[in-house]
Formats: sequence, C-alpha cells, structure tokens
Amino acid sequence: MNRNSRKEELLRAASLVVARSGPATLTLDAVAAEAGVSKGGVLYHFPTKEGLILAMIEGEISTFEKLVEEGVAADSRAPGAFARAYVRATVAGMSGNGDGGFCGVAAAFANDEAILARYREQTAAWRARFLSDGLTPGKAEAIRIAADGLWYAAVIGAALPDVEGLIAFEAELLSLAGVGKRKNTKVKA
Amino acid sequence: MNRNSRKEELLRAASLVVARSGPATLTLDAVAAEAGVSKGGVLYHFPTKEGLILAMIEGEISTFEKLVEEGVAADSRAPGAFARAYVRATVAGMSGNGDGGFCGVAAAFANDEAILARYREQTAAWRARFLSDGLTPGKAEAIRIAADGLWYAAVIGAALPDVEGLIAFEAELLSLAGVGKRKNTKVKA
DNA sequence: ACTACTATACCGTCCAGCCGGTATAGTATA
DNA sequence: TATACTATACCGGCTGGACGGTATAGTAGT
Repeated sequence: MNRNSRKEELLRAASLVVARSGPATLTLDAVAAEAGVSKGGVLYHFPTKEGLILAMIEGEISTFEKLVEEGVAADSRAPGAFARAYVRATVAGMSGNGDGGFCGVAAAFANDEAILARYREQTAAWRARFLSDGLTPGKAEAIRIAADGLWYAAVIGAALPDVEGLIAFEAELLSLAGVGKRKNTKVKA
Repeated sequence: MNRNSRKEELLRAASLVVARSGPATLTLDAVAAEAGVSKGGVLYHFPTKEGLILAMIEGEISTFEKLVEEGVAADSRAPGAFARAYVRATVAGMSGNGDGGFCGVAAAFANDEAILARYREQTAAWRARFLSDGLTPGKAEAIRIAADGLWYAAVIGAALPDVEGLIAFEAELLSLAGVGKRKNTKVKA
C-alpha cells in the first residue's frame, strides 16, 4: 500500500480510538488493531507516539483552517467575516462527522502536555485574528470562546445542544458577529 | 492531623499536580510527594486513584454550585438570573485562583472516561437549568457554552483573554443574559 | 488500644520503543 | 531472462520502566 495513504489510515484509526474510547486508551497497539496493522507497522510510519499525536493535531488544524478560509472567501463583508467563518466551520465540523476533529488535541492533553504547544500557538494566532476582525474585544472573545467551547464540550462529552439548539446557537453567535451576507452557499446543507 | 483536613490537603495537592504538569502526570506518587506524605498515606485516605479523582470532581462541582447559588440569590430578577450567576461564577473562578477548579475533570478525562459520568450528568443538569431560565434557547446555549469554554480553554492552555478582555467577555455574556440589577455585591472585587 | 499515618518492599500489568526477520516489488547487470 | 541486490513496508516477540495497588511492620499522638 502507498505510504501516504497508509499514514492517513493510521491517523484516522487513532482518531477513531480516541473518539470511541477516550484519549486514555490511545495506545500503539490499539491504533494497530484498529487499522488492521501490526504495532511494528505503526512504528514504521510514526517512530514515536508523540509523532503520531503531533501529526493528528497538524491534520486537524489544517482541515479546520481550510474550512475557515473558504468561509472567509465566501463572506468577505468587512467586520466579523473571520468570526462568522470560524463559527460556521466549527458548527459544520460538529454536525458533520461523528469523531469531531479534535482527537489529536485530546490525545495530546491526556498523554503529554508538551505536545500541546503546537495547538496553543495556533489558538493564539486565531485569537489575534479575531481581535483584528473589526469587532469589539468583548464580542471577539465571546464568539471565539463559545465556538471553541462547543468543540471542547463535544470531546469531553459534556451536554450539547440538540439539533435545533445547535442552529439557534450558531445563529446567536452569527448575529453577535454581525450577519454578513454570504456570496454563495458552498457549505452543504 | 485531622482526617478531613488531610483529605482536603491531598485533593489540593492532586489539583496542583494537574495544574502544574498536566493530567498525564497525576500519579499516586506525585500526589504523595506534593502533599509531603507517603504513598501509603494517600492510599489510606483514597483506596483507589479513581476514588481520588471522583472526590476532586465532587469538590469542584459543589464549590462552583455554591458560588452560582449565591449569585442567583443576589440577583433574582426573573429572566436570565441563573445564566448571569453562572457567568459570574465562572469568571470569578477564573481570575481567583491559579489552578482554576477543573483539575479533577481534566484528570478524569485523561485517566479514565468512566469517571467523567458524574461530571456529564452535572452538565446535563446545568443545561436544563439554563433552558428554563427564561432566555431563548440560542442565548441559553451560547452563554452556557461560552462560559464553559472559558474553563476548558484555561485548563487546556489555549489562548485566553487578557484582563480587560475578560471583563469585556463577561460583560458581553451578561448583556446577552439581560443585565439584571444585583441586590448586593457579595462577590469581592 | 486506637487512629493516622510512615517506610519499604513487592507484584502484576500495561505499554513505548527496539530489533531481528520477512515478503514483495523494483532495479541493475550479465 | 535469469540472478543478485536493494528499498520499502510490515510482522511480532521482547525488554525495561512506570504505575496502581498490596502487604507488612513499625511509630507518634491521644
């Protein structure tokens, strides 16, 4: 099998393990079993567990970032465009796939604080972007933290809004960000 | 030393370990060392690690709940009173002590999903309370998740608002909840 | 004598990482 | 086109350390 496709398969398997059984159960053996590969095979592609988790985080960040940038492009009405895209990307990532998209961060948190550095600097960058989005600081922080809070709640298993609640939640944050008209409707459903 | 005061000392030590070095480093040995007690001493009070973490969570919940109830009592103007108290309690718990007050939940998350059940049912209860607070569902969910998000961000080490940002964040959520006049000002500073 | 520990030794399990080996595919050479 | 060699991808057993928990013997205060 192709090198990169196998790597991505392993990353997906790792996320699945975290999503299904919690970050404490993310062992190399579990990933191997989930992917139908031996432990040696996992270590061939990711020489250390830290490397595996780091790759998970990197993938999650870039996936999310891509979604956000698409949203910004589709809605560039001046103030709050980034905030709106961020909210939409978060909510979309929530209802979309079951595993969320946060398993790498969860795994890092549970396994080794040091690995979180990458995620932490990313949140700082997003915060800066929020603060220069033309909103008041209060709105910027509130929207960012509410959106992130939804992620965190999903990962930890805290109570989540039901379907209508989620829609209302999104609408509330969008109205806080000033409802920019969207150029088109790329995001499905 | 008194039984209960020692127990609380151990709980504080455990929280400190989590806050300082992350939930992955919460071992019985680490707690013992932090509290200046032998490992046997820790196991005397908490026969299992699970019991220790559960006690941490229980303490955190009851501390927070007490803060909220005080806030509700001080501000019982009809709609949004609970939401306002919840927000105030969250922000107060943030700026107050360094360790936050979330270490037990973090430890449970990192160590064993099963222990989180207690916290999960609590969040469901809080959610129900939010939804019957006289606000629109969107506002209720947004405020709750934003407040929780602040906790989560602090624990995971994600970017946080600076001091003025935190004040603005709180004001924003309070205004979403409808700024109830407070009967008195029990909460310091 | 009972409570609340200390100190130390130990057991069993789990797990990351290592290592020797293998199967397969491709390439060079003759 | 047969042989020799190499790289890639993976297998699976092993080891060493960490950690939860047990056990035991002893001690200081009350």
